[in-house]
Amino acid sequence: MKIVYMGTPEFAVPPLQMLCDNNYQVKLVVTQPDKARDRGKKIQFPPVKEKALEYGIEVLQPERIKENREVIKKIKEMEPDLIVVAAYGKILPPELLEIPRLGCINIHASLLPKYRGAAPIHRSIIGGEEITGVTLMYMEEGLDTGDMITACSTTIDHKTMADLHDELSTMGAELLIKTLPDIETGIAARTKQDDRNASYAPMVFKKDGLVDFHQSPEEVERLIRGLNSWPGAYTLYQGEPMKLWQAKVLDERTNKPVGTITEVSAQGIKVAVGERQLLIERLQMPGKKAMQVSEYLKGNKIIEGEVLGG
RNA sequence: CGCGGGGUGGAGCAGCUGGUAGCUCGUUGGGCUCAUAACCCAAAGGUCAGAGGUUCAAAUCCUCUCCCCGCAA
Repeated sequence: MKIVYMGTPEFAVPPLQMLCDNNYQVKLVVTQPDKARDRGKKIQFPPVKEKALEYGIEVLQPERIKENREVIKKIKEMEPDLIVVAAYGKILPPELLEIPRLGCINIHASLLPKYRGAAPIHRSIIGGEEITGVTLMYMEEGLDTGDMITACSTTIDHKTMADLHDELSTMGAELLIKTLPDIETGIAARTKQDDRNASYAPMVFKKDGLVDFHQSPEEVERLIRGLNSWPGAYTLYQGEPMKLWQAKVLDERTNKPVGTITEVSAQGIKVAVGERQLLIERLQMPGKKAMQVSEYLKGNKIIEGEVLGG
């Protein structure tokens, strides 16, 4: 089976690797252009490109894919049986979707129809979901609205965004390999999404990490967990950004103004959140590495009574 | 050449107006105690990221390299 694979970030690496390792013929990998971002100015290859090069697969990195005659023509000429998409990062034009005889399938990191869109993992944690998962689906023009083939779920518990990302990424890869035979023979299921239960998971930006201590401790803790490891939840301590990497909800009430540091110890920093308190256990100050509060305190001071935020 | 912070005993930091290094925690040994993550005493542990240079003398000044991190994208 000839496959064209489209994906960009780390999440899309395991599925690609699994395809290759299971002897599927991945003829072409389409990914986002190299980004010159990062600190200095170093150009970085998207993770999927790295992996593709490792396997010696041809890589295409079009700036735009819509109305890109050249790319579409190229893919068409390859006559792929299937296009597999995982976090590619751009909407695919209809004419591309029509190319493969078996269609285009997408690996999405949520239990559709919930959390359609760019940041399903972040949003499902922040949203307080108890379970999430990956869904394998046929693609259509709408954003993550296509018919579902199969899905696999897992509990969120106290997992961080990073934990879930890795878990779902692997899960997606396995689900893909397991389901491909059925897709090939045409007996794969095709279930319509119930739009009434749909929700949207918009992209996450750095500024989304600013903590609002007026919320409940649970909500703040979820934000911290949902944005770990990117982009990280943060607040301000004495005017400096303080990233919060781990926290625990305490049931202790307080009438101190929201954001007030009520207690500092090796256990962590207690902060008034809502009408209760949150224990910040792991933090990071500018220029420093993330560390447990107990470690941070060995060489730095956190003053009780100071108010976080600003 | 985007802006900036930083690399000092196991960990987090101070020292950086030049004269071979200090604090907190940890570790090890001992003491105290019914007991302890508490307290007291003692000890071990550092080529001060690396390479050059300036100097009588550099962790401290200059140059280059490597690595970590925040911001901005």
